[in-house]
Amino acid sequence: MSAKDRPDVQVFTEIGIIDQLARTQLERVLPPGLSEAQFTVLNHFARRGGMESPAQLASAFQVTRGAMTNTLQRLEARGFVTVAGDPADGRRKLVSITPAGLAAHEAGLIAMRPYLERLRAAFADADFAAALPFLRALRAWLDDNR
Amino acid sequence: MSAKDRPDVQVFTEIGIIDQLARTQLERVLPPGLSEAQFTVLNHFARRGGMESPAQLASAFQVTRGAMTNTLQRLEARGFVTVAGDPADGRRKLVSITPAGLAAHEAGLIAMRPYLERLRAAFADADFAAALPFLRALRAWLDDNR
DNA sequence: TCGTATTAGTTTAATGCTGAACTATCAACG
DNA sequence: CGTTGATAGTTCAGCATTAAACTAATACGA
Repeated sequence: MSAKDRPDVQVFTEIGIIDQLARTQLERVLPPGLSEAQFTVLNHFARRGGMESPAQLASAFQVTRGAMTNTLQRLEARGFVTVAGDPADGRRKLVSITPAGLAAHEAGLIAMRPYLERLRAAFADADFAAALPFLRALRAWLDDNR
Repeated sequence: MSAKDRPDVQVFTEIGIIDQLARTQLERVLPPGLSEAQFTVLNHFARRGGMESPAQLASAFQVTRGAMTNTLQRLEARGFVTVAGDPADGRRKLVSITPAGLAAHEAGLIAMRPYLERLRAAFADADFAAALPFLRALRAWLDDNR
């Protein structure tokens, strides 16, 4: 808040608020019932395709396996992903996206397009690109130091 | 995730993960039962002093009044803040920190000091300061466009 | 003065996340 | 083999957050 805060504290404050505002806004334009967490998983499969285990997904998104179990169960209940046991390893499961999941992803992309375009009118790609190296370094440090 | 993402999407991805990692780590070093949300409110009063209404606090931290009600009820239950009706306006309440709240805040500061020092050894103040203008602009835009 | 609109705060239902406990399966080694 | 330890996934309790419905009190205009 106050200008008296040290720069690092201010950075984390801004990041926390940005994250909250962005997630809320995204979920507001997304099709009802499709959360940001769920959309993110669909987005992952929509561009990558193939199959991945819940643990791989949890690691990719930096959430606990419990959180990923929750998200995948909701996606599976809606028929957006299929979850099957891995024949090669009885402990593992393999997740893949369904046609309905691809359609939901596409609907999400379309729904968020107008907002994204307003954002891109307000900031240049170069602005975002310029901020990325520091954010990546900070994320990597936090990831290593936990 | 993938390098194919546009810079803006990558920025929001990094911000989301940074926020999650930072909050989790902070709550890990904070005294048990003291959440990041609660500590933030204590921090606000510890440096500003005085009294503020729940709505003012909710606005300052960009959360809904419902969220602030929740946080304040927990803080009051622990005796860290007092909440009294505003004599001048029957709708309002006025929140202030207690000596126990100041002590809890101080304990939190001490608990997070080692981690913060490691962070400050890894990044210069100037690195954070350089990232701030863009983050502030992004936050302001999100705030205005919701 | 009265009726309406605004503002403050609470409550509830839903989702997300962590961390810890617990089950099941695989791997390695004596 | 069989024991021991690592890995995958689930479940549960606890806290955070939003959105929406609801109560109470103030402000304001006709």
